Amino acid sequence: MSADAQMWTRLERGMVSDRISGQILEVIAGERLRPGDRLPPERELAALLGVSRPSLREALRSLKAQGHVEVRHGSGVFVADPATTRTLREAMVTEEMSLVELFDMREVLELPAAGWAASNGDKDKLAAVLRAYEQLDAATREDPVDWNTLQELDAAFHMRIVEAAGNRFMTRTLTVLQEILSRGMETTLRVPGRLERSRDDHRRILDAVLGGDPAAARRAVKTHINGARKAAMARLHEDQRRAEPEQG
Amino acid sequence: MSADAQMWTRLERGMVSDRISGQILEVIAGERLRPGDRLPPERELAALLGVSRPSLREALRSLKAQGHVEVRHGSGVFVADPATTRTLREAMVTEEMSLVELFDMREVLELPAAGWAASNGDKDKLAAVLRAYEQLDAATREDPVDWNTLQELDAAFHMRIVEAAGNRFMTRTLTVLQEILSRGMETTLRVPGRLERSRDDHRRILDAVLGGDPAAARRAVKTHINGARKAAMARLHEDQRRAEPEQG
DNA sequence: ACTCGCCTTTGGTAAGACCACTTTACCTCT
DNA sequence: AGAGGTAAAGTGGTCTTACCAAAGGCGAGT
Repeated sequence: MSADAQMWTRLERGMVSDRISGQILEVIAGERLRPGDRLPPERELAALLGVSRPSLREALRSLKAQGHVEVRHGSGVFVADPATTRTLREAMVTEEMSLVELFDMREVLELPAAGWAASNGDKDKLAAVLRAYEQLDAATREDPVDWNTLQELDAAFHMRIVEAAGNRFMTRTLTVLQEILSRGMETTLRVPGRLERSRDDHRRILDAVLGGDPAAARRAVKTHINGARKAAMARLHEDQRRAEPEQG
Repeated sequence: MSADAQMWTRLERGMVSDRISGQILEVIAGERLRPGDRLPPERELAALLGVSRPSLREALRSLKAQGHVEVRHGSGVFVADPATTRTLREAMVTEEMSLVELFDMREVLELPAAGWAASNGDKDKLAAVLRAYEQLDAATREDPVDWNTLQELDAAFHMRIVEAAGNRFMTRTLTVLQEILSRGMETTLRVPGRLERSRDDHRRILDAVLGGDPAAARRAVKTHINGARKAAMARLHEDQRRAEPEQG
């Protein structure tokens, strides 16, 4: 074993501990370890990779500093929770978050965003909001409705408002949220009556934001999100009913 | 300990190698080492800090992963080019705007979070909130106040409340936000009078959350965040004044 | 004066031992 | 039978020692 290690050192010019970092990540991927799962003990892992424990520990330090793993004294080494890393597999979290939680967050975030946009939005940003609205509205009236495009334009309209709010952290957060929602489910605009309701909502939101009325903007957004929430729930229940009969 | 070193070493406690990371940065600051300068040899540094070489090397790995130092085989350890580190430092001192944005987001997020925790928090989560409070309160009354620990416990208390709110997206978002805030600036609890105000705020928040009063919880959190915001602004302006004369 | 090569310095790795914290299982006491 | 404490096993944390590998300096040879 010592000979093997020496050979590696000779062939690989770089530092072994750097190579190990990568190999540990490979182990995580290979074993399908999810955030929170425990890695093999240090001694075992060192033997598995054919390196000494100090070297392995240096690699673990590096991974820890990069937020990939979490080390708990007396307990073990764990794949870090993506809440703190977010470099590792973002997709996993998405499916675990319930629709209720996501819509709650939409409300928490988009209400103040609309309010800020109405009160502080600068001219250029508000112009972008208007353009987005016009595109969305036009797409709504197409005859064979393209649902994918519609969903994109819908999301774009909301994002333009958020951007007009002028808070970069808000923008970033809602971008992620929108992404999760759109990835997690199809558009809810197909729910009967939803398309028309949504169109009216968007109009009210636009007027309030461009008119510089924060309170009205918040009200309009709240109405809109609650409508979308109900539609999403309706679709979800429908899906579940369709899936139910297949249970033994 | 210099302000720079403190900024990096926060959150690191318990493990010797983490403590060492901070001490190494202290050495860099104390010796007025500039980017490109060489640190003392590993053996010497280990002896200086009273630790073994493996432990020292683990600390160096961590610093290397964070881009603070550069290690050259056979040559030495060097202070890294600040290309990667400068961004954080700038983000801290400049851009008052971003600080405003971050505190706005804290308010947007933590108010509903506290409300949800008060109305929906389950028993275990609320117990965790209480434990976090007790630790924080105890640390507040230590005689030689450990500011790093205090900030950690402060952040932990807030996070326990957020977790009690039971919204995973909220938890994740606030984790990131806390991280940015704590990395970007030192604790503001050192601002005169802030420590006592903060202690009272936390007590009110705790009572409201455990008492199941969402409205009171939101009010208490709002008061607290606005106090923290003012303290942060005060510190920021102070830093800028201090940094000004050193130009030239 | 230049060049080659050895020796010193400095980082890189290994092995083994022991310490400190966590968890679990078991045992005792109630 | 349940609750509590306690001991043991498992796992990370650290130290010591020794040796390997790369870089750089310095002297000997040309």
